[in-house]
Amino acid sequence: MTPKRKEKPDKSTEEKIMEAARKVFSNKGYAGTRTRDIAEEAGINLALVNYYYRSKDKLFYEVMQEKVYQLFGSVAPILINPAFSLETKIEIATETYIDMLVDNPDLPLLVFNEIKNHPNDFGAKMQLKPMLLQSSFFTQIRERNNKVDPFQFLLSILGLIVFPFIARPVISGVADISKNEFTELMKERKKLIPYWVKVMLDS
Amino acid sequence: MTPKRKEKPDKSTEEKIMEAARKVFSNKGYAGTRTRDIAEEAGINLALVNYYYRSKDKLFYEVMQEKVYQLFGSVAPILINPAFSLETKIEIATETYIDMLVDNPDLPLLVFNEIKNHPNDFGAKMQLKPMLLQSSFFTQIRERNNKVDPFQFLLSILGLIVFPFIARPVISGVADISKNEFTELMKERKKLIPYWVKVMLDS
DNA sequence: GTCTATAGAGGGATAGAC
DNA sequence: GTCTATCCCTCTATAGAC
Repeated sequence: MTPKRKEKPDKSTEEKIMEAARKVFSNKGYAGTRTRDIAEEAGINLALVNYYYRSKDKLFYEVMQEKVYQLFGSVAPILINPAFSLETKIEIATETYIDMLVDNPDLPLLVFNEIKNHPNDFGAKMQLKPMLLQSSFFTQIRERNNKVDPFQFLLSILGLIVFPFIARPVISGVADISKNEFTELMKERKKLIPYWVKVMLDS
Repeated sequence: MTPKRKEKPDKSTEEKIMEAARKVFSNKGYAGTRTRDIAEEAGINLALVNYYYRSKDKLFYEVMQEKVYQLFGSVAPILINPAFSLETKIEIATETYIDMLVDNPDLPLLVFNEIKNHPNDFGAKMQLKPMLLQSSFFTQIRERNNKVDPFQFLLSILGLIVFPFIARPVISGVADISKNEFTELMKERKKLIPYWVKVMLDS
């Protein structure tokens, strides 16, 4: 209760704006967000948004850099790491990804939608195709199943993991499944998906 | 080449606006669309949009009614129909759904995103949960596999089918896969997915 | 750094002529 | 039914006081 001396100051205004921006952009997307919403959410004055981040565009761009990395950067290193066996990769990636998505359920819908709306801004010019084809992940898949294009397995694994989070607004709205029930279902999938992927690979 | 007498007239203005609205809303979403975009796309005057559809909101609502039905209404009847065996259901539903999505690749991202943004407008108050639980689809799944919640299988089947279309902007942008290549991958999935679902069910 | 006030553009909607 | 012109509110961004 007593004020502490020389306590570290409140979060800086800059950081307050950034946090508010993350939240509001995630909820409403770029076009649906007003800088006023961000200022209000941050509890600061509208003019400060432009003082710290020159424009709505620039602020959005910074937020999206983070979000894109969060969505793709957390799993790619696991799949690419040659030290892991294929099964280990799938188990760790599934667990890591679902845990992250339970904490950030709006992330996939935001990122996929905004990449569609601003294809030139976040389409990160990195040529993924050659990297993928040469990755240990694809090599391991080919060794285990040479009948199916490895890219089909990648799409399927991601679909099994990510799709429920994209459909979540429908799942809770239409099938009235509570937030907790949804989380439980997703946790259950951490065991189901690696198992299913194995039988798919061996089929 | 010679003009035909009494040929049926051009599409009505009302229909031209509706078609333009479908296109522009699908591309840019509700918040990103300007009524001016729709008028221009339709090749008509801005004022006519409001003349025929009292407001942007009303026009959007009409478009979304269609889109929601298109996304959910085309497959649900197949899965619920007790006349089909489980395997037949999965085969027909997969084929039907992928064919429809190849023709309407933006549909899932639009619908999931706008339902998230307007949860009270399209959350169609129909209580899906009890309908699902009693459906022949769920019953058949339970008969075949009593170890896993049938809802997990439904989520997985939909994920396998729908996710690639949601990720498509990333797939073409980052992995530079052409439109034709993408379509070919999806056609291949019409055979892969039913097969995979069977081994998942029997695992 | 933070505020108030406002410029200036954009966009939904309508009045009114034809 | 269709057009032009315009109203009017909202929103981004900035000027300028403190």
